[in-house]
Amino acid sequence: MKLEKITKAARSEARRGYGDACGTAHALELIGDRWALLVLRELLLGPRRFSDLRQDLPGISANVLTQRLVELEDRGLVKRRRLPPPASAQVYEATPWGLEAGPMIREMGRWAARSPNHDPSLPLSGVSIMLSFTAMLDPQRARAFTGAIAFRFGEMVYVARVADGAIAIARAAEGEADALVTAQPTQVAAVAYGGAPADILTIEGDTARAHAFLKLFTLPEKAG
Amino acid sequence: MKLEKITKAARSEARRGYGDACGTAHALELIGDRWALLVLRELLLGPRRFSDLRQDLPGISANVLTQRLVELEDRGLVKRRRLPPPASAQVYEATPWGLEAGPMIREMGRWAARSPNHDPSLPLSGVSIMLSFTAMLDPQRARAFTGAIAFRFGEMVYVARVADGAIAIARAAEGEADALVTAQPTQVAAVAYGGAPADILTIEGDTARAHAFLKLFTLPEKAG
DNA sequence: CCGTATCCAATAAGATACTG
DNA sequence: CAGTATCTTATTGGATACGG
Repeated sequence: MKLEKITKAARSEARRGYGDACGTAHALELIGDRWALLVLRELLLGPRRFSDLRQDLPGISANVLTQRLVELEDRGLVKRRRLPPPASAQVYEATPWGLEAGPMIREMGRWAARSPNHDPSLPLSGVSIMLSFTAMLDPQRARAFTGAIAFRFGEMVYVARVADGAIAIARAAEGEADALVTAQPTQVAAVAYGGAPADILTIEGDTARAHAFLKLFTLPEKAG
Repeated sequence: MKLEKITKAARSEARRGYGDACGTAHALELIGDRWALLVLRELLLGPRRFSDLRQDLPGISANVLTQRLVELEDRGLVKRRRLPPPASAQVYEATPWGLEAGPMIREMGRWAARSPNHDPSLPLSGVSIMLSFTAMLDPQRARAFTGAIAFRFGEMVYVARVADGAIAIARAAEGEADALVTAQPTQVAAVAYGGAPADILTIEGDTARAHAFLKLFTLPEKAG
């Protein structure tokens, strides 16, 4: 009975790994499980609660999310933290090394956006659209823009700051930006990438600057 | 009966995809299946035959390799080509878009190399070690080096050319380089990354230059 | 509300043997 | 050599029920 378990575990280990010293293969062992990388993506802009994650990863089931969080914690990519009272809630946050997956995740998104089969009409999380800004910024146009635009998605507010042709995204309190956009992430994507008119968004503050910001991005050409 | 099939297919579709417009999620749909990205990696330096791939992906089974190649072809990342007679062999090659996955693959490798659990003593393919050179080049030291070093792994020969602080890898015929290193990929890794003495390698030609080349690389610091 | 644990049906992966 | 076919095992996701 015990032997059986050991055998099974050993075989399972063998199956999970690739037996390949290549760093890319090891990356797949770290974040190659289904959903794992998307969970990490959701943590790139700051800690989230279990139910936030569940909501922003459409279709993940509670048990799989639990399992992925445990595995990511074991691998040193995520840390579980209990907020001090009275919040008394538990959050998951990326470790410093977990945060360093950002460039890789961005590179993956940029590459896949060229896919002929990419469907941009699917739902999108707030983190996703904010990260996509860093991947799709047109450096030419960005150099002619300076400002900070806030986006509110439900309770979460993010600020995108553009200066000197570069963009930085952070979670933030309201009011630190030139304008505040309140909308669904998909609507923001429709405007920034799909050519939809910006007036489908609710914008407070410097509306003109927000409109200009939303023109700084371009999707790469389709491949094939 | 028909309805049942449709339902099954639909559910299968739903399971395969993430229902997420994020480019990263789409990347996982393209290359997130087990082995898929490693198959593509093996094609980054030129076309390979089925049995080459099987040999360099230790542990992949024939049916899974077949399936991955079909899927990668369906997705536009790989093309199957029949060599003209008298070779009369079939090869798989990456499409232009497939080749563009190179930076992403390199970024993944560089990130994962910081893992405390990365085991560099595992076997390594020729393509992997050559690609690792592009990921781990120390730009400082590279600026002080110019030259082309060839590596022979079995029948396959690759050349790494360093000039102006940059490195380029290509498959090549012998004799186009300053030196030729003949070894197992793992031995080359032991020298370049593990501090092993270079005299465990068979080197013909400009030995001093080959030794200098093998000192141009550094693994990133471990995380955690 | 925030998770965790368990059970079940469906798939995907792996091992092996086999064919053109 | 280049794959198929078949069988077994592992993983996945969904439902449900349960504890803090």
